[in-house]
Amino acid sequence: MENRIQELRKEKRIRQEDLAEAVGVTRQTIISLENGRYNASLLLAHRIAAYFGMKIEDIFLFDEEE
Amino acid sequence: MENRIQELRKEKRIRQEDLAEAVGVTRQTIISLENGRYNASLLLAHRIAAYFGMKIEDIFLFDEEE
DNA sequence: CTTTAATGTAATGTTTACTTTACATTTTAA
DNA sequence: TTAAAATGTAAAGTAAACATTACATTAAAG
Repeated sequence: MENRIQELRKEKRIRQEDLAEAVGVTRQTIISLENGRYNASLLLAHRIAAYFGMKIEDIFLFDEEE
Repeated sequence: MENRIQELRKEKRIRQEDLAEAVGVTRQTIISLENGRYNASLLLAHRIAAYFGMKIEDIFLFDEEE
């Protein structure tokens, strides 16, 4: 599953560290999500979506099979 | 985090077993989600939402703090 | 009432999200 | 161009999602 975290974060011009703190995870977690190492949990996805004022589905992009 | 899985499933009049198969998990996972033992992963939340033709946020309900 | 279908519980194991620490690389700014 | 800021990588550990099996309870139907 792809996500638009890095794209949205850069639009907002904030650092990984600040996003991490805002949503209550470590910087490592943000890096891993941005680089596709693993998927966010539902709670984290919700927090990230809320942070950007968007819906989960508009940030986390599912392929047809998923 | 609360969810409306059981409510929606009963509206549709389908069994846990059939929902489980439809979204690719075991019946145990559906039971655990319905009974609040743990939260769905983002992928599973997406599949369940797609199954019911709804948005993730309309099925999985987050409190203010979450 | 008795059988069967549906739901629930419990225990153990695997996988994966997330943490922590430490260091390396890239980007930005003085 | 060099220092500092930002991003990335790696490894090892913890916690939680999900699987598997087996059995218990409840609900529905004959």
